[in-house]
Amino acid sequence: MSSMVNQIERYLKSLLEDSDKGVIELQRNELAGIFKCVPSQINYVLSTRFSLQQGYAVESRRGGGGYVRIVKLPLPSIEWLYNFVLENLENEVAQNVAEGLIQRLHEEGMLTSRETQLLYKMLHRDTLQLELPERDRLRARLLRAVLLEISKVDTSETRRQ
Amino acid sequence: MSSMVNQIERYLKSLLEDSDKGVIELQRNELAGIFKCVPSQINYVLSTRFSLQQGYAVESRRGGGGYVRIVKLPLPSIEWLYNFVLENLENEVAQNVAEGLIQRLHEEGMLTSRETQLLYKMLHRDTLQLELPERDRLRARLLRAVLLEISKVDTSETRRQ
DNA sequence: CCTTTTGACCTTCTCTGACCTTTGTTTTAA
DNA sequence: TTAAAACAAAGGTCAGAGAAGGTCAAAAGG
Repeated sequence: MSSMVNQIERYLKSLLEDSDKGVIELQRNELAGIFKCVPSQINYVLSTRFSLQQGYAVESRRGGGGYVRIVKLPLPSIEWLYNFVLENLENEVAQNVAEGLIQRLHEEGMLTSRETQLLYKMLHRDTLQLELPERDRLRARLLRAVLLEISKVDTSETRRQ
Repeated sequence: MSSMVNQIERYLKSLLEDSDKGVIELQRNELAGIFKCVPSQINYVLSTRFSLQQGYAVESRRGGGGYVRIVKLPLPSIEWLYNFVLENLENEVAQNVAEGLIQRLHEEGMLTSRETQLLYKMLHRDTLQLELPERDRLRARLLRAVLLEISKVDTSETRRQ
């Protein structure tokens, strides 16, 4: 008998297959009800089977009308993201490193000029204004958020500019 | 299943769309009757979905012949917004306030969809990860950087999307 | 041992009801 | 007659209940 985590994984992946946008939305409690398990089991499935490295982004919202959304990232961008970023990008990113990366992304057509300027300003030490170990850690977190987001969206529009 | 607050929000925004002046007037009790909820639920909708940052002004009058009026405000100048963030918000900007502003800027064509998503993620508490007075101050600084930057660049490209 | 499963406790967002304030209308007492 | 009082008809506030989802450590499997 396949374990529950595998059953739920298969179920969610089949839902993702059927959805043409590669995005599904579900209720954590409802899903737990279907599989007769405790709700936090769903979180276990999500974190072990739908992680970033495995090519998924998970977003959620609490409260009444809450949901869990699973986004299957396009394959090229996840490869790129993984090889290029998650491995190389450390816990701390100095300003010049961030600027280099952003410039590179711009040259690759992953960022518009305006996005590039915006990020330069936002990641500048004068904006962050934290003391030094913490500042570079924050910059790393911000950069990760950026990379994850731009890997989700089709970049063909961006390149056209 | 969309929550009631979302249903009422959609309803009111569609009324605002249909009105050519961007102003609607309603009876709180009547509206509560339509949606079969308690009247104070309407206040919840108004305060979470029609705030000043989101570009709405709400006026009301009590007593017989009372009413609630919702006015969709024109976008103030970026300079004004900048000062709004700088002064009115005491240098601290909560996440929901930031999201309201960004949504507003997007609706007005000042930000692309991708920039909007990017900023949501960057300004999210899970990304900033600081303790609370400092987190909201950082968010204010980031937001000011954004406002300064988008006020510099011609937005005609943006609007075309 | 490593993976899975569970349950207790937490955070966020929404919804409700009791109680309050303001405004307009009607009744009452001097 | 008329000013005060009472009533009625709005809308406002706020604390607490309810409805999601999240975290973490301990127990259970394999």
